[in-house]
Amino acid sequence: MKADIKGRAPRTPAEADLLSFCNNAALRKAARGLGKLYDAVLEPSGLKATQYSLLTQIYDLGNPTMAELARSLLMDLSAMRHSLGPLIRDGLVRLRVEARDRRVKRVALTPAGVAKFEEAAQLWRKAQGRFEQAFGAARAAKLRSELRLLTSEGFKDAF
Amino acid sequence: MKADIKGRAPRTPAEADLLSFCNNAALRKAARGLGKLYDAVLEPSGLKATQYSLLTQIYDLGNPTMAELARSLLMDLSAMRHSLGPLIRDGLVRLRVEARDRRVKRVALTPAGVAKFEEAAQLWRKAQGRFEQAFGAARAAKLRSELRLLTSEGFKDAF
DNA sequence: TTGAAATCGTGGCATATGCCACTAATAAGT
DNA sequence: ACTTATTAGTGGCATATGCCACGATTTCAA
Repeated sequence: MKADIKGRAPRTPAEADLLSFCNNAALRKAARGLGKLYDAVLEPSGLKATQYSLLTQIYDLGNPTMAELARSLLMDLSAMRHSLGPLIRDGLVRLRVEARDRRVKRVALTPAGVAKFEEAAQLWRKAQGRFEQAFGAARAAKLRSELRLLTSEGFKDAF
Repeated sequence: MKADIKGRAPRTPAEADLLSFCNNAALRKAARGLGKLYDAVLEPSGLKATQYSLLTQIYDLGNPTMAELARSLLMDLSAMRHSLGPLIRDGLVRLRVEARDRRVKRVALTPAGVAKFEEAAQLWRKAQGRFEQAFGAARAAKLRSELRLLTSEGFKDAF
């Protein structure tokens, strides 16, 4: 465990765990971990949690343009497009050029997409429930609130 | 803005923003957003925040095996190996087979890797400082503490 | 009206991350 | 010692995400 053959001296307790102080690393690590848990619960639907999030946001926004969808997810337009790929390929999502401005494409769920979304939503509720159970509902709400602040324009500007 | 041409009816306030209730989606979104901020600050070093995290953890653990490193980051062994690729290619990290157990490979920073780590650490401190400034130091510590809980074995079991 | 500027989406390339199948090597059990 | 786990890493494939250059369109301005 403490190997360190030919390596640096072992960390002293005081300087131990440098990375645990990094807000960014902590966030990513938590996201990786929680992602796996949600993914496992959603698995029967064949959707990854990220894909479920995409479907949810499309459903929620109604009929967003690609740019609107990307902005709402704080995601790069190109990245979002790439992620949409598998969903389009599998017939869950469809793109339509807007007639009045042919630069624009609107994203919509297909009927199959709506069905898959509703199927996955059941599983999502289960995962979400387990989270609230394990972490505490109020505590979870507080956490989401803090995270929401991190993604706000105001925070970005203050940073 | 409210387009919704041929789309679903607009969300009522009550059901608005479905996704903001998803703990997992909130976490990923925040991670994306914060990642971009840290990345921007680290940019002069040529390292992404994720790569800086990897170097930090290698430095911190001293001379970990690949499996130890992956476990400590709650990361898939294979994923970590892939991420190590660019760092190895750029001569910052090196792998060595362990003589006593030739299945094992130990990960170590090269001298160039140590130098790059120290260079990036300066920038990281700047980013971290900005975060603490914008978010509040105590609040940040609390957030990290909550995130740490999420990544604990106990939470995974309770989930 | 016509050419510059801004907007939207696409494609290519690169890293981040995960899963699975497979090989190598060591540890356990009989 | 042999057979059977178990453990460590590798490689391939797939999705997640981002950046940049580019092409299509629309808007603005001279």
